[in-house]
Amino acid sequence: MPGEITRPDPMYVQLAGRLADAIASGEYAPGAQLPSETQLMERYGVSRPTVRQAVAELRNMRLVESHHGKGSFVTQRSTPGLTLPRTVRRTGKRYTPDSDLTEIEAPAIIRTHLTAEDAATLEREEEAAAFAVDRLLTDPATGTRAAHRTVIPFDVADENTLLALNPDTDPADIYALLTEAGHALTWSETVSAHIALPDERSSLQAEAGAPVLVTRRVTSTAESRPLILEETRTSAAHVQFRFRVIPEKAPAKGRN
Amino acid sequence: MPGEITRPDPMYVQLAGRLADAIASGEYAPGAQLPSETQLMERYGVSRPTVRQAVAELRNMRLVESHHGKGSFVTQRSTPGLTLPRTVRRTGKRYTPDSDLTEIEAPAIIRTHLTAEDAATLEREEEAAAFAVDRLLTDPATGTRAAHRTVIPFDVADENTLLALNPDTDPADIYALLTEAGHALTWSETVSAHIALPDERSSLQAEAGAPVLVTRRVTSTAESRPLILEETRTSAAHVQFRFRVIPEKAPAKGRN
DNA sequence: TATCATTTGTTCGTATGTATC
DNA sequence: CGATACATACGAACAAATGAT
Repeated sequence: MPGEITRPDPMYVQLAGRLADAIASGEYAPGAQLPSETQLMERYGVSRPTVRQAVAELRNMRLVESHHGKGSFVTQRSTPGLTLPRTVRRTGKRYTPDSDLTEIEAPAIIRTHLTAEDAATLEREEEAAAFAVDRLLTDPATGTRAAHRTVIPFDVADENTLLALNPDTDPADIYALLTEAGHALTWSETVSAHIALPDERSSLQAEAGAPVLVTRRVTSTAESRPLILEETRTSAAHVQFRFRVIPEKAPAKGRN
Repeated sequence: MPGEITRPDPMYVQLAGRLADAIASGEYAPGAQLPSETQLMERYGVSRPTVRQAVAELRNMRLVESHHGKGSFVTQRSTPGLTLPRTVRRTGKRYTPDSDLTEIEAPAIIRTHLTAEDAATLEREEEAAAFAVDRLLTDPATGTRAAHRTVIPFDVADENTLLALNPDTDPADIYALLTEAGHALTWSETVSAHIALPDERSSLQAEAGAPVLVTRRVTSTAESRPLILEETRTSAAHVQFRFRVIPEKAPAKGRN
């Protein structure tokens, strides 16, 4: 089969590709300065806007950083500085998350209605009433920020007077409350990522176009009834999540 | 304290912010068409390049999609269509991953040396020799792609003749080999995200500027000796990962 | 200290190509 | 075919940060 006929990439994409290759091959080592825009114009015979668009692509891929008045420099990609454990420890009847973040400001309690997505994961009616508790967290050592939201459907709060009175209870204490109420708890978590929105840029101190990592942890009863949802979002440039993978016995049918 | 003096945002950032707010507030509903570039020029009294730069910001945040000859439309954000379980099931002495992806092409076996990052997670010498096995996977139902790499240090392969002869053994079968060799296996996994690089754009069919999700699973012995590393990367636009969180007894000292 | 050359950032104008309807 | 819309590319000017003179 002859190769399909396709439109050639625009010049700024071609230039970005060449420079990306040069960076990947080590021709421009991490920390090295890229040729100036003027030099790139002359070397490749294109205009300044074209060069700038190409370099903008590299910036977006986080391959280079540009500094006003100085130049563009190859970034040294490294493992995220902070690893947030998503594991849970049991001591007696108490379950405590392993992550160790401190609150930056007092938790904000909001009475809301479930979004379509939250309703689906909590297996509730869409628009069902719920508490949402927002926390802004930080890692003292690195200054990294994380936004945490706890979603508590009203029907769950109704079953726990203490929870209804203090929805801003610490998650570890909520686990304790639910356990004391006779629930055997299980946890499931999904991880997704997206580009930072304007509000996340400010709260998470993320740069434009930077990826944001999101985990959604559902606490359920042993009978698979979802109770509460916790959502943690943080800048993927600085943080990664860690899980333990523990094999479960296979009924070979389960589709949880 | 009087407000700090800061430089005003450039016009294209201001315009992007206004449009983002309008989208967030529902003024432009999902699926709705944005005013054309000409209309935005007139309405806000800026030039075409400025309008284009603002809309490019919105595109980068995945708030709008632009279609040649038609216009720019507000995207309807939705949950990733595919949830990849990262859980493992045990049947007898056999451990099988729950994810169900099919190979697109034959696995590629490469003899390489560990990168700094891989060496750190595998607790080996940097540049230590290893097999790397690359697979291109797909979900038949959705056509979503994923790239999988298995990294097997030579010292591990040396202890398992079958593994040395067939590094491209399926991960589930590698687990079986290692178990038969007397190892009690444990798994740990980290999740990170970054913007798609040019090569990922093509292999994962990701768009420019789109986030890529990466999980790195380390299989270790019960004595915490890392044996192999599996890395799975996929476009975060289409996929999320799922884990079970299973509490472990707390020696209150562990720092694994 | 002040000035200047270099470099990136912002904004405009303009022309042409091409997909859609 | 023409009108509209976005995509690509060029040129030009000025602003602002930086570092050296």
